[in-house]
Amino acid sequence: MRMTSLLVQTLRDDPAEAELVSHKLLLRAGYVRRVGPGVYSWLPLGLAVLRRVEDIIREEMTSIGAQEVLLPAMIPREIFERSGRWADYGDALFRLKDRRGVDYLLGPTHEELFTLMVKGECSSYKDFPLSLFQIQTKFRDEARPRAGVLRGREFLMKDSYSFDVDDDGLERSYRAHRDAYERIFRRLGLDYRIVSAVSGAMGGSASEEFIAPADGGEDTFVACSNCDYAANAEAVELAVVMSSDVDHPPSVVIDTPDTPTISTLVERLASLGFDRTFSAADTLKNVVVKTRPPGTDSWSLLVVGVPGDREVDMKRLGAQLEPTEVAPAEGADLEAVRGLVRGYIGPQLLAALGVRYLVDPLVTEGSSWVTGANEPGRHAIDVVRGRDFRPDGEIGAVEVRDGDRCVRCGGLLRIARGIELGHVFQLGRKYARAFGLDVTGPDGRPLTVTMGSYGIGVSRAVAAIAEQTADSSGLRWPPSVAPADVHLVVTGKGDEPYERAEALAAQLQELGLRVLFDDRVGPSAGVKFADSELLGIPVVVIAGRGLAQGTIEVRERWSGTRTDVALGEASRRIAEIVAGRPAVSGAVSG
RNA sequence: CGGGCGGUGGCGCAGUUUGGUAGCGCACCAGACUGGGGGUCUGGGGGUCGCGGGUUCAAGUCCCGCCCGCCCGACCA
Repeated sequence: MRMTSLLVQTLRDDPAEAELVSHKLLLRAGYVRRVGPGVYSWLPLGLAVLRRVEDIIREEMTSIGAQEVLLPAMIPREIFERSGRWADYGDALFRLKDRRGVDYLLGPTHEELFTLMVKGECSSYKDFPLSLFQIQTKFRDEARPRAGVLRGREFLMKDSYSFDVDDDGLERSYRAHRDAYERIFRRLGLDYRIVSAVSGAMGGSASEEFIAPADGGEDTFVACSNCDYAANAEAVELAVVMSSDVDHPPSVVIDTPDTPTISTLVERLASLGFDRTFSAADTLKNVVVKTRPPGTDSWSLLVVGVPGDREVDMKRLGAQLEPTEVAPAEGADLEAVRGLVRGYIGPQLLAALGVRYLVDPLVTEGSSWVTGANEPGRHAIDVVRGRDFRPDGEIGAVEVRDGDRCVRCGGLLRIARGIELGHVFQLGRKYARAFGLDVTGPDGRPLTVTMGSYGIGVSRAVAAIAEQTADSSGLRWPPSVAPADVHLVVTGKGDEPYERAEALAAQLQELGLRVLFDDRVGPSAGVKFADSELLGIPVVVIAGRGLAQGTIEVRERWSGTRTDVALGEASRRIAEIVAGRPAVSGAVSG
């Protein structure tokens, strides 16, 4: 590649649209360009990186025996009707009509088509296990695309699906994918965490996310500072402190006028002259939500009890109730149930009112609370779980906080932001049932296949790598994904440096290295150096000033090391550095 | 969907308050100088000022309507 003919234009200023470093740099370095909201073009250098990421993924997928296929992005409505996703997916699904008015969609993922493909091709248990994958453009009409290629409405994804005839097989396929993902992200040079994505209630290892820690990321996860427990914020489980077996005084109802919120209540309690003090953490807040099971139209109320100093995390709640829908209840929903007094709801009456009541595990059996008395302006103190009320069950609903305790070891949990790189998930038989994916078992009877679903955001991975590795002067690609091995820069006047560099470029290519040759005559040395740092190719070779002494300079972008190398052995030495075996003899560092 | 900000050459922005020949920097083209950290000078090309309507002798600027984008939130395998 020669800079004089390469389609690349670096920008000195940050484009106004970009906020994140990866977004700014990918634009400034001329790797990608925005075409519309959440829609990007890849220019030659960007595409080179994208393809290298793809190749690594492809290699590792193939190494676990997965076979590559390519399914259409455009899918007839009927197929998504059968899985229910035409209705369930909502506004995030791109829908279109053909000239006859028949509905189509652009695939957001491909469970349906893979299931159908296997159903069409396989009919015996002997055809399994089977893993298939594709690397293909996906479409999701995100409400708010952001951060460039990190979260587009059109993006490149590797999705794979495993098919097994029994649960052990699924476990093995899942494991193989998980291991392959670890190799992939390591080879991509990414720092990543494996994080539980679904609560323990659904089964331990059924779903895990690979997250690249990054402050600019949009996913929140929690990691223990002491052990290796880590979880997505909505799947986290918290350690609970069991309450001691003390005898609580009997519950008493007191007047607390004008205290519809926790803060007004705490203030009022302080003014009532008790011989003990109450904080928000001593109150039991009962939040009313409504739920709707899938495929039904009617909402029913659910009350969730959490300590008063905590907020309810609707995402976390929703993740655990899935596939049932959850939404905050509105005034009218409350009024529909006689006896529910807004601001003064207590659990004592809920069973009698026929309203389902769940508490966060932090509200332990035997713990004592200040809570609503179900009458306007009145609260009850010393209300004890197990004595004064019995919830219908527990659900982790509380918003996790930095410093909460780890379920596994009791260590401090830390909250961090990250980029979701991939997801491995034991899907089970949902789609196999929906599409009748049955095969003949060893006993001659039909057997329903069980599936796993595994995704990696390929274009997103490019942005994540940029985000994690860039420094203040530009991109800094790991050698495994860099668009070239060597960036050769010529500086100086006259033809000689150019001729020398030309010859060196040829030698390097001879050795199998991919060379980006900055053969531009106009720009000054400073411009070329700045560009080389912006573009981020790992090894920069400078043919210029040193030529008079018969040397060229080799700079390593990652470490910042600068070494002068004799022209005669330049190509050999450069090849060694690229291969990661820099020779020591005769090196002049500076 | 709610809140905030914005739309002026390819990119980054000023000009709108107070209506009067569309400007600056980067990039681009030509020439000269310079030649190891985004260098200097001279000369050039490139703009339906988001769209539609209105007021006015005259609208980037004032009025009305609409569209689009960015950021935060809601939402999101």
